[in-house]
Amino acid sequence: MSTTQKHSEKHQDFFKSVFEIVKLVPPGRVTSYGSIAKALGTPKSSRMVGWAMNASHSDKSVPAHRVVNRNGLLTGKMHFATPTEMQERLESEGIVVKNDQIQDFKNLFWDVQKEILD
DNA sequence: AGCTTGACTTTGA
DNA sequence: GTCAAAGCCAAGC
Repeated sequence: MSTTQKHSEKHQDFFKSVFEIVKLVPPGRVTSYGSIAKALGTPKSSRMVGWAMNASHSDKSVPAHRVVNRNGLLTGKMHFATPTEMQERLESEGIVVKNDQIQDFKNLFWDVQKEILD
Protein backbone atom coordinates (compact mmCIF):
# COMPACT_ATOMS: atom_id res chain seq x y z
CA MET A 1 0.00 0.00 0.00
CA SER A 2 1.47 3.29 -1.00
CA THR A 3 0.64 6.67 0.46
CA THR A 4 -0.99 7.63 -2.81
CA GLN A 5 -3.53 4.81 -2.76
CA LYS A 6 -7.19 5.56 -3.16
CA HIS A 7 -9.28 5.49 -0.04
CA SER A 8 -12.66 5.24 -1.77
CA GLU A 9 -12.58 1.80 -3.33
CA LYS A 10 -15.19 0.36 -1.03
CA HIS A 11 -18.20 1.27 -3.10
CA GLN A 12 -16.38 0.15 -6.21
CA ASP A 13 -15.99 -3.27 -4.64
CA PHE A 14 -19.73 -3.38 -4.16
CA PHE A 15 -20.33 -2.62 -7.82
CA LYS A 16 -17.69 -5.11 -8.88
CA SER A 17 -19.17 -7.80 -6.65
CA VAL A 18 -22.58 -7.23 -8.17
CA PHE A 19 -21.15 -7.64 -11.66
CA GLU A 20 -19.37 -10.84 -10.73
CA ILE A 21 -22.53 -12.35 -9.31
CA VAL A 22 -24.65 -11.37 -12.30
CA LYS A 23 -22.10 -13.00 -14.57
CA LEU A 24 -22.64 -16.24 -12.66
CA VAL A 25 -26.31 -16.36 -13.55
CA PRO A 26 -26.67 -19.11 -16.17
CA PRO A 27 -28.50 -18.42 -19.46
CA GLY A 28 -32.20 -19.11 -19.31
CA ARG A 29 -32.29 -18.31 -15.61
CA VAL A 30 -32.94 -15.06 -13.72
CA THR A 31 -32.30 -13.61 -10.29
CA SER A 32 -33.46 -10.62 -8.28
CA TYR A 33 -31.81 -7.49 -6.91
CA GLY A 34 -32.59 -8.55 -3.38
CA SER A 35 -31.06 -11.97 -3.87
CA ILE A 36 -27.81 -10.38 -5.04
CA ALA A 37 -27.82 -7.89 -2.18
CA LYS A 38 -28.39 -10.69 0.27
CA ALA A 39 -25.46 -12.65 -1.12
CA LEU A 40 -23.32 -9.56 -0.55
CA GLY A 41 -24.44 -9.44 3.07
CA THR A 42 -26.51 -6.28 2.65
CA PRO A 43 -30.09 -7.40 1.90
CA LYS A 44 -31.38 -3.91 2.67
CA SER A 45 -29.24 -2.45 -0.08
CA SER A 46 -31.19 -3.99 -2.91
CA ARG A 47 -31.61 -0.51 -4.35
CA MET A 48 -27.87 -0.19 -4.62
CA VAL A 49 -27.80 -3.34 -6.71
CA GLY A 50 -30.08 -1.57 -9.14
CA TRP A 51 -27.84 1.46 -9.01
CA ALA A 52 -24.83 -0.76 -9.61
CA MET A 53 -26.52 -2.17 -12.68
CA ASN A 54 -26.81 1.39 -13.85
CA ALA A 55 -23.03 1.31 -14.09
CA SER A 56 -23.04 -2.08 -15.82
CA HIS A 57 -22.87 -0.26 -19.12
CA SER A 58 -19.12 -0.07 -18.58
CA ASP A 59 -19.00 -3.85 -18.58
CA LYS A 60 -20.98 -5.32 -21.47
CA SER A 61 -20.25 -8.86 -20.29
CA VAL A 62 -22.73 -8.33 -17.46
CA PRO A 63 -26.04 -10.00 -18.41
CA ALA A 64 -28.16 -7.31 -16.79
CA HIS A 65 -31.26 -8.64 -18.54
CA ARG A 66 -31.19 -11.65 -16.20
CA VAL A 67 -31.79 -9.41 -13.19
CA VAL A 68 -35.40 -8.53 -12.40
CA ASN A 69 -37.30 -7.52 -9.30
CA ARG A 70 -38.69 -10.00 -6.81
CA ASN A 71 -41.95 -10.30 -8.77
CA GLY A 72 -40.20 -11.38 -11.94
CA LEU A 73 -41.14 -8.06 -13.53
CA LEU A 74 -38.79 -6.39 -16.02
CA THR A 75 -38.53 -3.17 -14.07
CA GLY A 76 -35.16 -2.23 -15.53
CA LYS A 77 -35.99 -2.63 -19.19
CA MET A 78 -36.18 1.12 -19.69
CA HIS A 79 -32.50 1.41 -18.94
CA PHE A 80 -31.39 -0.72 -21.85
CA ALA A 81 -30.44 0.62 -25.25
CA THR A 82 -34.03 -0.05 -26.28
CA PRO A 83 -37.04 -0.81 -24.03
CA THR A 84 -37.52 -4.14 -25.80
CA GLU A 85 -33.94 -5.38 -25.67
CA MET A 86 -34.26 -6.90 -22.20
CA GLN A 87 -37.31 -8.95 -23.10
CA GLU A 88 -35.88 -9.97 -26.44
CA ARG A 89 -32.65 -11.22 -24.88
CA LEU A 90 -34.57 -13.19 -22.26
CA GLU A 91 -36.79 -14.74 -24.91
CA SER A 92 -33.73 -15.66 -26.96
CA GLU A 93 -32.59 -17.70 -23.96
CA GLY A 94 -35.88 -19.56 -23.80
CA ILE A 95 -37.58 -17.45 -21.15
CA VAL A 96 -41.21 -16.57 -21.79
CA VAL A 97 -42.10 -12.96 -21.06
CA LYS A 98 -45.69 -11.71 -21.07
CA ASN A 99 -46.51 -8.06 -20.44
CA ASP A 100 -43.08 -7.46 -18.82
CA GLN A 101 -43.72 -10.42 -16.53
CA ILE A 102 -41.52 -13.53 -16.63
CA GLN A 103 -43.67 -16.62 -16.91
CA ASP A 104 -42.89 -19.49 -14.53
CA PHE A 105 -40.62 -17.11 -12.67
CA LYS A 106 -40.56 -19.20 -9.53
CA ASN A 107 -39.10 -22.11 -11.45
CA LEU A 108 -36.58 -19.99 -13.38
CA PHE A 109 -35.42 -18.04 -10.34
CA TRP A 110 -31.72 -18.48 -9.56
CA ASP A 111 -31.11 -17.95 -5.87
CA VAL A 112 -27.62 -16.46 -5.60
CA GLN A 113 -26.97 -17.32 -1.97
CA LYS A 114 -28.16 -20.86 -2.40
CA GLU A 115 -26.49 -21.64 -5.71
CA ILE A 116 -23.10 -20.18 -4.80
CA LEU A 117 -22.92 -21.94 -1.46
CA ASP A 118 -23.86 -25.19 -3.08
C1' DA B 1 -23.80 21.51 3.76
C1' DG B 2 -28.94 19.57 2.71
C1' DC B 3 -32.81 17.55 -0.15
C1' DT B 4 -34.65 14.50 -3.84
C1' DT B 5 -34.62 10.55 -6.66
C1' DG B 6 -34.09 5.67 -7.75
C1' DA B 7 -33.17 -1.00 -12.53
C1' DC B 8 -35.80 -2.69 -4.52
C1' DT B 9 -37.63 -5.24 -0.51
C1' DT B 10 -40.08 -6.01 3.64
C1' DT B 11 -43.55 -5.29 6.89
C1' DG B 12 -47.97 -3.94 8.65
C1' DA B 13 -52.88 -2.69 8.07
C1' DG C 1 -55.19 -10.33 -2.41
C1' DT C 2 -53.91 -4.77 -2.41
C1' DC C 3 -51.94 -0.38 -0.54
C1' DA C 4 -48.91 2.69 2.22
C1' DA C 5 -44.75 3.52 4.70
C1' DA C 6 -40.05 2.73 6.09
C1' DG C 7 -35.22 1.35 5.37
C1' DC C 8 -31.14 1.30 2.51
C1' DC C 9 -27.15 4.23 0.36
C1' DA C 10 -25.11 6.50 -3.78
C1' DA C 11 -25.62 10.21 -7.23
C1' DG C 12 -27.33 14.57 -8.77
C1' DC C 13 -28.98 19.20 -7.98
